[in-house]
Amino acid sequence: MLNKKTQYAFQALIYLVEHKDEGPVLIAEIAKEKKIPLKFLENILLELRKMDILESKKGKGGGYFLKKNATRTPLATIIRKIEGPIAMLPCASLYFYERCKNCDEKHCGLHDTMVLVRDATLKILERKTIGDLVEKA
Amino acid sequence: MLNKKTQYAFQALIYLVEHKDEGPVLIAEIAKEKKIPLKFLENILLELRKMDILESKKGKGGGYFLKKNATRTPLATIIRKIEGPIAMLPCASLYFYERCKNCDEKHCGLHDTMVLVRDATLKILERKTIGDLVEKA
DNA sequence: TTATTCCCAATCAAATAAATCAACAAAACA
DNA sequence: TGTTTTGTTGATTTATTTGATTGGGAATAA
Repeated sequence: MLNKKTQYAFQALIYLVEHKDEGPVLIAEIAKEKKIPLKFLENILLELRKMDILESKKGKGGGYFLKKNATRTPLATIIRKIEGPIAMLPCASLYFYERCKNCDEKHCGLHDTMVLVRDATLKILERKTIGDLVEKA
Repeated sequence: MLNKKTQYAFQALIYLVEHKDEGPVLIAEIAKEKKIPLKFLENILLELRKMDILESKKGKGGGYFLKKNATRTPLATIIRKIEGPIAMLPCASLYFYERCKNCDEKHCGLHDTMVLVRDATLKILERKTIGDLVEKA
């Protein structure tokens, strides 16, 4: 399961996509609407800004807003940055790979299966973007 | 990612499948071969016995062994019992479903995507069995 | 210069995961 | 019988991760 931080990140991103033509949005507004603890959300938005998904503006009239083209960011990218590996096992991860202690990957059925799962998952998460999350509305 | 407990459970099951025609296997033997903390492994094997995957025999010549037909158990079943939900969000889980606080599933693109991921994952994990994990060897 | 807003490091608390301990119960076998 | 082997059980401990808070600081606009 995705942890709360990642879930909050998606909720915040959805909110920002929905309001992307209305200028900067206050952290407090997102926190209130999406029922996310304010200070926790600050950290999350900051991380998203550092990964070039969001931009921010300080002072009156400030807030957070999506960077240009940010709506095209795949969900997989968000998950990897906020949560970590997408695969179910370290030995099946592309971006966080770690070798198994006790099994030879070449002959490990579990490894092969988990690679299948990873690929099936990525096929979806690499294609769907944060923009897609609201397009149906 | 799957937690250690689940990973150990799979390692132990693989070992038991590989030795399934040799009578009961000692916990200590599995622990040593697979480098799993002995007492931790005890708990895991016990859980697997309670979910009718394994049988045990006490006393000399005792140990753990697979129940009849246990090799046909899907990986998904093991994960759900040892680890919990397979889906990435509670609102996308079949066996551990929970409603979202702040989004209407009917109009939530994230929900829809996570259901797709879940289905793609289950398509593999419901079909692959613990027997399949060693058949290639 | 003051109110507003984001920035950020440090840290706390709770939950969960991982591992260990100690005492017990059942079976095998001499 | 009784001693050894092995699994059973629950409590406890320890470590790690997660979730959230604290308390300021810095930039911006009016």
